[in-house]
Amino acid sequence: MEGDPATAAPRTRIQQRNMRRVLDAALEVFSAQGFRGATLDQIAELAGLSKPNLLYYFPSKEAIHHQLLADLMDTWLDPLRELDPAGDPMDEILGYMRRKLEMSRAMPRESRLFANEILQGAPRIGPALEGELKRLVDEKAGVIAGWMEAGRLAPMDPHHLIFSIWALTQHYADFDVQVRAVLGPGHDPFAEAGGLLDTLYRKALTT
Amino acid sequence: MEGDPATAAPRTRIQQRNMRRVLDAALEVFSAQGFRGATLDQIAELAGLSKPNLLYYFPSKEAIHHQLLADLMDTWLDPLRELDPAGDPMDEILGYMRRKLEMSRAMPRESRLFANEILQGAPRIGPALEGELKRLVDEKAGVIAGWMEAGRLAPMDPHHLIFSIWALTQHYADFDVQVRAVLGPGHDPFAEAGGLLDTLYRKALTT
DNA sequence: CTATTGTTTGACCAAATGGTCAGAAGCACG
DNA sequence: CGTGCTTCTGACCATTTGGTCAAACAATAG
Repeated sequence: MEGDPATAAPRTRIQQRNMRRVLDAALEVFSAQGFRGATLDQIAELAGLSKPNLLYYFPSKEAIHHQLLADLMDTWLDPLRELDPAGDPMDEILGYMRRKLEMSRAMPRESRLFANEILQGAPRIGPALEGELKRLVDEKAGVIAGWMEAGRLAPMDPHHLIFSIWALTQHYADFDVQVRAVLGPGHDPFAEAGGLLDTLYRKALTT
Repeated sequence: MEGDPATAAPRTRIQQRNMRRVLDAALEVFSAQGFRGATLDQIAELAGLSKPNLLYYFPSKEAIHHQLLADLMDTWLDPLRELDPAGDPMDEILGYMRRKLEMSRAMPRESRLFANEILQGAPRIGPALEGELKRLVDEKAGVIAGWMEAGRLAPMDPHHLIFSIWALTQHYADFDVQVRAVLGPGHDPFAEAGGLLDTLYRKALTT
């Protein structure tokens, strides 16, 4: 039976365990060093495998990175998908913002992986941005625009409203070191940010 | 006469011109590829010099990068320095936000260079963050806090207010590709952002 | 037990890359 | 001109790094 893990979905328990380890190690390294900064040796060591063994599970460095980004795109957009056209506008926007902030808090490595990719011009997920991402954002921006036209939210450009939520929430994951350096010890940046963003958007969106 | 450009300030016209070229090329490459992603060959070619010639002007890749960051830190904080304790609170905050956004628009490469550095844990400018940067932010946060206590601005955490301005303005430089991909053609992201941020902060800061 | 399939490794390779160096070419000035 | 300094280059080097491969080592089904 042919069971090349490099080209097929995991079959055995060992495959599943090791591919997981590799992906987790790779996330750690890629998010901290960027694609070119990361080395297979680093990833292999962190995963507890030899380099050739690692390459038994994934055909190339590129493939690992690609897999990570593909997996990420799914969950990354979940908070926005949950925005409910039938809900209360203010609750929906604030809820989205909170979910996004919580995601930054819980998944900073993923946020940085994404940030690295975009910073470098999105060479690997450019198409997904103009496709999947744009479609979803356009759709939800439409919903928000509807709320604004109905006078249920203060009017503003819905696309940029969404961008502002991305910027604010991801900042606390991507620029974590800077935030902590400036605040000094004894702070909980995410908690404090939550409070500020809440009042910020509440006031801004009130008609 | 000893004139090693690698260890001294530029003396001749040629040195000045070539060091400039190198730094400009390096900014281009470092900001687009990150430190490890950039190669001396790329920088040299873009600068119109041979690699050994480039290394005649700078002792190492690290040195070029360091020089860029050092130069940047200066100008990067200018907009905040200009925040005037004697001015009108709302005008000052909005003015700061606009200067910062304009800087993102005019200097996206610098913004990305900085973002890359922070993303990777600020291995090279960490100290400056806890020193120079923290001092300036603490000072200006104090000014803002004073305005709020005097009832001239709606109360909120001044540090996080500043963070929010960083996040929002830099986002348009650092995530430029994503913003443009989602908006599609026929947009001027920075102009549109300017409008939104203006109303956002105006409402949020009004008592 | 054994044959087959799945897993792991040591040794190895080619390309890329940061950096060196001896000397050639350019340039200014007495 | 020729002397001394600056600028530049081709050739070279050591290391790092992504990736290969044949063969050894499990594991497991029959």
